[in-house]
Amino acid sequence: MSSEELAARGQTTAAQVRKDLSHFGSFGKRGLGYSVDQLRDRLRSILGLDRSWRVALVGAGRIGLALFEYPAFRSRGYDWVAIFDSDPEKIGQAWGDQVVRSPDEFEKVLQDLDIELVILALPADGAQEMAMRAVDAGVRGILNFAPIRLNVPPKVPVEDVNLVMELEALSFQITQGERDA
Amino acid sequence: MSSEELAARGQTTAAQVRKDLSHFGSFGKRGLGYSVDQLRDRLRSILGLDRSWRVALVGAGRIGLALFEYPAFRSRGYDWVAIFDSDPEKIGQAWGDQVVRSPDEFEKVLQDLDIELVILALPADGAQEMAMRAVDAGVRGILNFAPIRLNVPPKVPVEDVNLVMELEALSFQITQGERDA
DNA sequence: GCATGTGAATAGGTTCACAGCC
DNA sequence: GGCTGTGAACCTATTCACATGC
Repeated sequence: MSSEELAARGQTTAAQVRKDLSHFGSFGKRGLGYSVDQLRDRLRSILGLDRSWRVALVGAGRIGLALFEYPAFRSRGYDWVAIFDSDPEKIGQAWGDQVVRSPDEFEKVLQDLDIELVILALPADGAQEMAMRAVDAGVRGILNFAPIRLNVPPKVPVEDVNLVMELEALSFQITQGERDA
Repeated sequence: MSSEELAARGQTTAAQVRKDLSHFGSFGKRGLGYSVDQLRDRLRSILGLDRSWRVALVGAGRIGLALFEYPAFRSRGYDWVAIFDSDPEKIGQAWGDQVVRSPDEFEKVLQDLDIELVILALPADGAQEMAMRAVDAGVRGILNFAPIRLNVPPKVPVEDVNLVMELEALSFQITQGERDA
């Protein structure tokens, strides 16, 4: 497959595809293009997708539930190995093969189960504390749904999903569009 | 408040704050800084947040439910005015003050209720069709949770939330970090 | 005196275009 | 002949630095 075709599929340009790939090495064959199989394998390895990841869910609310049951996570190698919630009503509940745990056990469980990723799906006021505790317990990355900017050391990557901001970005674009028209 | 202080809060630089704001006008006072109240109001207006938006939810699964019950949406002026799902079991169910509707009524309801934003929280295979139908019915913007790139006319902004990609971005950063170390 | 707003300088990222290899 | 990989050209965004106005 040529960079041209890859670009069409990825909503970008052929030159962009070639530059981006060249950043990680030389994958294609001149005159021929890229082998899809080879390219997939190389990219999976670069992206760290050729292995599974041990994930803890922090916050067993509705967003937590939706994530927990989201089949795409499991199928991509993200394995739930623990769930935490501070609500005494929820602690002890069974979620699939998991049981909701108390935050009291947080550090111990993270370490014992060798958890690498933490997904924070809890209200803003508890998020910073749990982020810090997760970092101190040795977690490698955080996916944050709480609408605050977490303060963590730079060695620990954080990805933010801010649902309100996504809607606000739409509102902005629509409002701007009206201005031009 | 000075651009310096705003920058510290927003994880950016003072020059960046001033440049960004200058793009929309001149809000500050030399020697003094910015009036927080004035700035908030002006920004809310620029971002289109000084009004409410009529939103339809497409897909009454677990992600849809989590969004529907997410209090921050309502409190920011995003009003749910319709819910759609193709599952006959779900059609007719009451969700708060709403009733889950059949996609058969989609266009009619969007138009009758003057719906401006659509949130797609359904599997990838139905998303493109519903996006097109929404656009044809006059929707102004789409928030898309389905893991596909929607093909819609450029006048209709789309924001994508791809949960798997967020996790993959973490995996990548962790894997890269290991390489440096 | 102090902090904005903005040209000028710099850095970063995208596109061009072509030599080199299949 | 066809398509990659990559310097060079270009364009956009960030940072600098200072004249301007409070």
